[in-house]
Amino acid sequence: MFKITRKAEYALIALRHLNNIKDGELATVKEISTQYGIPQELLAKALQQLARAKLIEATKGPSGGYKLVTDPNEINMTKFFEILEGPMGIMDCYFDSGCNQLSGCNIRTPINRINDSIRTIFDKMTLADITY
Amino acid sequence: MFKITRKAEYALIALRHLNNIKDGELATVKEISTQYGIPQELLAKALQQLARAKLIEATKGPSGGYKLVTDPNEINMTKFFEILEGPMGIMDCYFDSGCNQLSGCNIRTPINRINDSIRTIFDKMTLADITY
DNA sequence: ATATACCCGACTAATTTAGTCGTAAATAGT
DNA sequence: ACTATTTACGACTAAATTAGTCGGGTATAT
Repeated sequence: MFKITRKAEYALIALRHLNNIKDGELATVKEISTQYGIPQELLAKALQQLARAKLIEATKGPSGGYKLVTDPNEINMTKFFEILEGPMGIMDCYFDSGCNQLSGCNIRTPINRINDSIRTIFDKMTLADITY
Repeated sequence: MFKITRKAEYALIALRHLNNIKDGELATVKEISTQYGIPQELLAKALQQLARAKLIEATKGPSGGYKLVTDPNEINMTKFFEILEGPMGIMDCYFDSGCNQLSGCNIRTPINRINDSIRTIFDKMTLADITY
């Protein structure tokens, strides 16, 4: 319950790695996947998503790789998770309008409070926190 | 991402319902499932789990049903979710010892901090809060 | 007795997540 | 130009989880 996906987990590991390498250096998917024992293709997909979202930047070709281009303090976990996994909410009704419950749901308001609490936590938590 | 299961959702709706009916009254699975449009068998299973955990109490036979027997202030969401879904943690390594990552995971400590934050939220949030 | 209601495990179906594959495009080195 | 390397990306399969169903049981009020 409340597990994050492996993709997100792998991405976090990679981000932390990118944050720790020397300035100007790049890290390749291959390196990272080998070092941490992560399936290469899966990690590749995660990093491509992060690149599309401009959190990291890719350089193609030999001696290419990824580097972090966003201040770790600016990358909060809500953003991070939503890049990889889409909207974050403990129930769909937090986002969707179409709810198929019959005579009205009696927990919508409290559910939203829970959601907000969780989002607040993740909003306040940045990659910098994850990196120490 | 971070969805709760339908079972948990249904159980919450039911608990709230039980908390709102008159003292001494019982509510049956059938009533609740009909009223809120919930699959009866699935709700039944959820309530059975809650009954086993002594949050609610069952009376069998005609005119039987369930009632709440625990102070809503005493039922926190961590307990509630763990009754229904087992251990709550965003990653297995929060509980499991056997981690198959190769050269050591670089995010274990921060992951645990995230976990603790989430647990803290749910620890502090009781059924009474959900019920208003 | 019978009908009602909880109890419970086993089962299937649907959905989501994890992981793979094939192909393309960019680029550094030769 | 050619080759090896690396990212980009969509389609695909496999595994795992969640949702929901079913069949048989036990208790009990009437």
